[in-house]
Amino acid sequence: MATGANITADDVAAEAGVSRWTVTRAFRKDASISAKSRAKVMQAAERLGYVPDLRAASLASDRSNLVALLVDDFANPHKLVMMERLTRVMRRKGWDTLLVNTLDKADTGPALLNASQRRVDAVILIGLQFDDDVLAAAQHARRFSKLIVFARSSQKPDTISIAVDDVQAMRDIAAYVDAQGYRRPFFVAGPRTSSAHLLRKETFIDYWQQTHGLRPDCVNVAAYDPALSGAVVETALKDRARADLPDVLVCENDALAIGAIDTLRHRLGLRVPGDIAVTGFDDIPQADSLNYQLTTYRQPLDEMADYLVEVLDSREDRDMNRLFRGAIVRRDSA
Amino acid sequence: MATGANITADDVAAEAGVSRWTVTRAFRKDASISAKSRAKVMQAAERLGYVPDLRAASLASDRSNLVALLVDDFANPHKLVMMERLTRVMRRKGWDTLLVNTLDKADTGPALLNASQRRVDAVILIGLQFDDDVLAAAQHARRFSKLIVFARSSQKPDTISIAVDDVQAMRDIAAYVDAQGYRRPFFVAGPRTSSAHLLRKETFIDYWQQTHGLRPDCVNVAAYDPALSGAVVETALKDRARADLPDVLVCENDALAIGAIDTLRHRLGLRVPGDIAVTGFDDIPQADSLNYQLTTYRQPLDEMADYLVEVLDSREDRDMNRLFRGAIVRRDSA
DNA sequence: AATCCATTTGCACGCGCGTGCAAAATTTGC
DNA sequence: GCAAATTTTGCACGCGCGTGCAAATGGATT
Repeated sequence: MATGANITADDVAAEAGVSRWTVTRAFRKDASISAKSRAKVMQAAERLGYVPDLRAASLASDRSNLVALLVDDFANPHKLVMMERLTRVMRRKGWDTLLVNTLDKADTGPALLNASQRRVDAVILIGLQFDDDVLAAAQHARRFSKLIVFARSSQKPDTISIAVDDVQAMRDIAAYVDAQGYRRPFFVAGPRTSSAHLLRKETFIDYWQQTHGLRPDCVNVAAYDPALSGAVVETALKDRARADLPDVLVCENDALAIGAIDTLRHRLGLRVPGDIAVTGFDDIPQADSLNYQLTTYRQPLDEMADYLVEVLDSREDRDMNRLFRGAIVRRDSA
Repeated sequence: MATGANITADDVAAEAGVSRWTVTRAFRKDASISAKSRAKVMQAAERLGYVPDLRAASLASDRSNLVALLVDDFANPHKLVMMERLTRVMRRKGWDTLLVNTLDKADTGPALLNASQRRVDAVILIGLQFDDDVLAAAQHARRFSKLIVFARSSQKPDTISIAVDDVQAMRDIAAYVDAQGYRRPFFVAGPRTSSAHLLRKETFIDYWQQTHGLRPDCVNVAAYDPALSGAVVETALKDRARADLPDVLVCENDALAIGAIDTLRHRLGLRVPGDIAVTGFDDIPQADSLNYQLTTYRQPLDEMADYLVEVLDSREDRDMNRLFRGAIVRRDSA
């Protein structure tokens, strides 16, 4: 099954007639080694089925090239997209990914501990439950030098945030909604625990208040889960008279928007966008489906992932926060 | 930032006034150690911020408690569900997950190599591109003892398959469709490369041929991607006269089914289930949404994940293949 | 042919922890 | 209170590779 026992660099060295260090060099991209030595080594390695042991390498060099990805919010389809992009870019650049499912809110600490034990070089957070106090508590046993919050802005010190500019983005959306002539917006927000949602919600509300002098209705959903979102929206709207209904639901993200659309159509008997328009955020694959054609906002995920790798490679320690600018994706839903 | 420099077990031992080996024992569940020694050690560790180094432990013990999860098929929402279940169960049992995005078909070998370098204890395949020849070629540099194909049956030797019984499942579906009175089924299959789809498709076709003496129409989609599925279904059905249309689309999985439903409704102007019924497979979250209410088949994922952990823990080497039985989830779409 | 410079190769030591067994400490039985 | 049974503790060696520098090799120049 496994090729022989444990073939080490020493074995390959003997087979190739060179020293072990030459073997090591042959396996590094940027090492100074003659072409023919490398060829000899590679052939010997191939013959023996040698595979370098990254555990030992990491132990000796104190760099693991491993990154922990902490995820909690598996109900949001956007997570799948993010995971794909991140792992793709990172793997191309030589970074491996340790996927840690943060089971529940109290599990953030243990999850970070888990990552520490593997001596990852960095931890990337793409969930939502990471309130600042939980993080602070978890800093304790921290054995990695970089804590990166991806696709979510964070003001926490010792933390690098790579995200879209929520304020800018939400202003764009608000302006678009405004320009389309909608006048009775209704904001569907995510869990209160997450700090990003505050930014989006407040930005929208502020905009509307300044522009039209009134505060839009608002509702909170306990998770970025379409089903939950639908339930909350139904409760909020079902008893309203037709004239009291909003003319557009501005949703904090696509997961919420999709749940809302389903409820509007199938529970409340309304047409989208005929009776009520809907906007989202993220541009998940479903947003482009025939059924939803959701007007939403696309984050420049590729750029953000590229920058993430830059951060990983960098030796710097501060001021690496960065905000990106995305763009509205205009479809039929609003 | 990181707590001090590298605190090792030696440091903790000194602090606690015991030997390093007592420290080691304190951190293992099943070690023979007195309660008060453990308490002393734990307090010292806490004071110093000590976190055991799993790289070193793994190197010394030749067990990594790390499992590589190879995924390629990120367009299928079901993958998110599987990843959540697997990582949840595995983490609870002390197994960490290395997520490897198999970038494309030719990348299977390099991806396996990647896992080998981390000396994972096992590799779990939950993608679809793993044809037997690619796998065979990749066996070469194999440094892990277990290759597990999850949620897909495989006859390959040296491979452990944990999956639902496709034949049984598809017979159940066929019988259901039959019993509901549908008479002009149309099968929507996934990529030809995957071996599981053959089983489902052939089982359905065989059933229909034996029961009704005729071979249902059939179409292949190049990936488990709703958008692609929709396109293929549209091409296949758009020129048919109303009377020639099938009365039920039996889809190899939910991703295909959802794409099909969208196309039926929004391109072909048909009602689902009014004009054409649809069945899926997997019971992804969307299947339960108001919009789809998809009749589908649920795999017992939790049971399967539990068994997976059993396999990981086991020292056995053969005959660990296992088929599970799921159940039809009956909703409105058929 | 002698010299110099650039390139290539070799190596001692340490990274942090597990394994298996023997010695020491503690408990039990009477 | 003593011997035997049991639990608890200590340790030498090795897991496989990187680091940084010194020695050696090869090629180019005069």
